[in-house]
Amino acid sequence: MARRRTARILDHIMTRYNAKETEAKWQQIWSERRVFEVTEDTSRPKYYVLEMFPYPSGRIHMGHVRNYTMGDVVARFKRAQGFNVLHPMGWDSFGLPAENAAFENKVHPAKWTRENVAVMRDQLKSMGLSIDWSRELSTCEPEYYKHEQGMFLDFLEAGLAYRGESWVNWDPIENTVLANEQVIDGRGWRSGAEVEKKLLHQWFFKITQYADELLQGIESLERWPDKVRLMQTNWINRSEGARILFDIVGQDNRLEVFTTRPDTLFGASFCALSPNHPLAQSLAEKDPELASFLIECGKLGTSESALEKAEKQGYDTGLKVAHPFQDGRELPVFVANFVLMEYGAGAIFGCPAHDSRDLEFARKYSLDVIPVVCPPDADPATFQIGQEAFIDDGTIINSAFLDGLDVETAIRRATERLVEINAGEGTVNYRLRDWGVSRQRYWGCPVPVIHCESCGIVPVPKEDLPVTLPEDVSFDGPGNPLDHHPSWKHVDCPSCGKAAIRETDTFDTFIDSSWYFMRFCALSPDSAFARDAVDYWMPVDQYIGGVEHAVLHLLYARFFTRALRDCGYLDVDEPFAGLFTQGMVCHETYRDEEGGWVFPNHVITDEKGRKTSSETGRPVQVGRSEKMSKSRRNVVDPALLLDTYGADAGRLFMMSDSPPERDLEWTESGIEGAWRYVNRLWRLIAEPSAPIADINTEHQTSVSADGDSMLRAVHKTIAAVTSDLERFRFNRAVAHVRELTNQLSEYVSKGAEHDQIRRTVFETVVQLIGPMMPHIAEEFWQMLGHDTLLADAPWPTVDAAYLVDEKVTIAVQIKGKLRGTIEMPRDADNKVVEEAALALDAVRRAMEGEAPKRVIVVPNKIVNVVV
RNA sequence: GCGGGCGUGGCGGAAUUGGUAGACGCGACAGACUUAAAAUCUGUUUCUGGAAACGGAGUGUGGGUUCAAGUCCCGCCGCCCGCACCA
Repeated sequence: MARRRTARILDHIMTRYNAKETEAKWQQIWSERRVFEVTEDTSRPKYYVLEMFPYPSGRIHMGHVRNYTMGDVVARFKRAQGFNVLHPMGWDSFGLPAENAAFENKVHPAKWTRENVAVMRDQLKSMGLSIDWSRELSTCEPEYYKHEQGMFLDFLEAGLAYRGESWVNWDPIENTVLANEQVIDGRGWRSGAEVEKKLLHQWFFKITQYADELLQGIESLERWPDKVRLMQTNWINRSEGARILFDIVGQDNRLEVFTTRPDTLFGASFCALSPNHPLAQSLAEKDPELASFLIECGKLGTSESALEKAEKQGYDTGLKVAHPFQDGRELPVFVANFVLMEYGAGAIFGCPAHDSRDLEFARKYSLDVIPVVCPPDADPATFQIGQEAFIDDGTIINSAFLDGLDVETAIRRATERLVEINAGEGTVNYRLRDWGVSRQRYWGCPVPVIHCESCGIVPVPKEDLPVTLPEDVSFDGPGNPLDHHPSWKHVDCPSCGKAAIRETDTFDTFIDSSWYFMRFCALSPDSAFARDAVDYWMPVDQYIGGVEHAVLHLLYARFFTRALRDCGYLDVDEPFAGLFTQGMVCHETYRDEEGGWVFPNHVITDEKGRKTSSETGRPVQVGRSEKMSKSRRNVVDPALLLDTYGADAGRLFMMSDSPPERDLEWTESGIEGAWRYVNRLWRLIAEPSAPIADINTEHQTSVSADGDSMLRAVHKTIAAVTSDLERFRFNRAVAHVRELTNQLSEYVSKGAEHDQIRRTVFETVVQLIGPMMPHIAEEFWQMLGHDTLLADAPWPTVDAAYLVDEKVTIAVQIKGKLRGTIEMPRDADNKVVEEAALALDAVRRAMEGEAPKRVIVVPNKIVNVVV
């Protein structure tokens, strides 16, 4: 008895697949045989798959697992389809978190970063990704960023980089610039100090010079999500309008405003300046009340959303400007908190009747609301503005020479008149601003320039690159450690030799990520990249990453590629031919009675479904599922997943269920389901209950009906999975393979005469699931007698003869309601189908003897009877 | 505020793009195996009336177009994301 039980348990253990062992085995074989290392091979079509490289924050998170699994599925699939696939990996390793870690844990950013990279590299390797690790790069290493400094010098020479000024959020206690996200309710996140706006000298890239090209390029990006293309279009936001110059009453000065609606100029009732406008600033010097108003405005921060959500506030400067079209009419000049300095001229004219913000402002300060555009269905004599501004097209009224025109014509006519009277001109304005690249931080690429009192700004000579970061820095004090360093910034001027100061700003890390994909093409030591390698691999055929990068990173990289092109580095316009943006990974949230967040792996569920915390023993409430985040503690560590279930099961779950562009709900039962499938396949294939034909057996010429329907299922599945993978429908691809597995389960024990088909089905299942679960698939491939790698095997081909069935099921409806189905030969005559449908019992019953009014027959699909 | 997206069983989601709503998975229930449990296997599972046969309703909501609407059009409701120094 006892022995039998032991035997059974042993037997059971044997049938559980040992993922850890198998995965390590194949990872080692792939690595030893350098399977995924590639060279430029012009005899084969190339395919460049790239996932957005990670910031080395410490350990990989589920978002990484999802992102890199998707990329790997594509890479392996394309590889099987015969492409020469480049699939590299690197580290976006400069950035603020390393400095925060330095501040909090007293670790040097370099040490912290490099240790994180080492951990995460191991973690990614244990996922079994088909990456060419010989091309690994890390942006914080001088051999990477020295080329970036070279590019900057070339940009400087080409006039694409310049020194300018911009407003920033300034924390007066930390002496540092704050990101918008670090400003919480107008205060610095760490110091709690009220944030000020400050005008800083900064380095800029002239992205606006490429505004039109970037805009037009969007049209060519056919394999980008429409959503992202729209977001970029809106970001650039090209708008045609007019520059208007208002004479300031009693001064020799003019006030420039930008407007898209010069047609509404007769409806103007005020002008408004941005609080950051130079005129507002100079007026404030003599007007303390205005000065304090400007400071109030400064507390709003620099983000557009904050400005537009805030209640409209203004300050009447007492200045008046003359209306350009109406002699003697004067408009008051306000400073208003909703006017952006960065957009247009930093000043507007307000037409309350036809702009909702202007209307809110006018109501508050009792300014005139003069309608000048009359809606098509309103009476011009009585039309008044109520709660809402009228912003649509209509007929111009109350506007002298513009009366009776439509909006479009009136805009043109008004602009012409402005030119005639020398008070303005038509102009194109972009919302897109030049890219400010200076950061007052330590952990970034140093800007390679020197400030000399006699020579001004002097570029560091190229032969002196890289300008490296000093290692001995302290993060205790406020401000930029580079600035505080005792010796680093003091250098001799390369031009005149006198004592000079290094630039202590470092680059925005978006620069690092604007060209890493070119560096992957060839890690040449002497140049940023080998030209012929870039010519071969670029553009990236499939780029995959989070939608949060839809605008900034992707727009900057598109700009940077063009800037490099114009500096003679390469001959590419668009860096990313195809883009896929994946959704986030979410998880339920848990809180105890006191509102404290509880980690999912600390939640215990008893048999009655009650949940308690394993740490405190207190009951836990289940909250809604949200994006995994450390602050809510609703995270599951991928390390645990890889350790418990292995990479294959984890990868499979990542690809199942949720469509890749949508958020994925991480559940324990979901990953268990994937693990069950792994074991089910193992039992089916590794321990088949009936024989499988030898690998060299000829294909059978005649097969039974069972075999025929099995083969039909096989080929339909190949066709479906292939098209699903092409279109990023991973969840459907998985469903199709599982469906085939279900059919296989029924078929698997059929007699020995089925051994040939059994081999075909097994091999197909293994090949189709291979991109998702590469390790176990490779193991099966070997078991099935192959002495070559599945990773090198071609994708299975479809025999079209099996795709078309000779019988079809046709739905029969009465007035659109399903009453039954009929089996008919494919492409049967409509008359025959109609008769068969009307002969159906359910149809006759429903018709109650009446004759059909009309019968619609859609071949091979549906019959709809209208009564 | 501006811009964008989403809404289908108890849950994640499918639906050949206007043609049988609910594939596949999770969960639940029942059965087989087991002393028992786990694992595995076999069923059932949109709701609702009915013993069944067979009906009725149903894709956030209200209208519309059509022989036919989850899918197209118009209006609401709800949720989510982005907005320039987080990467």
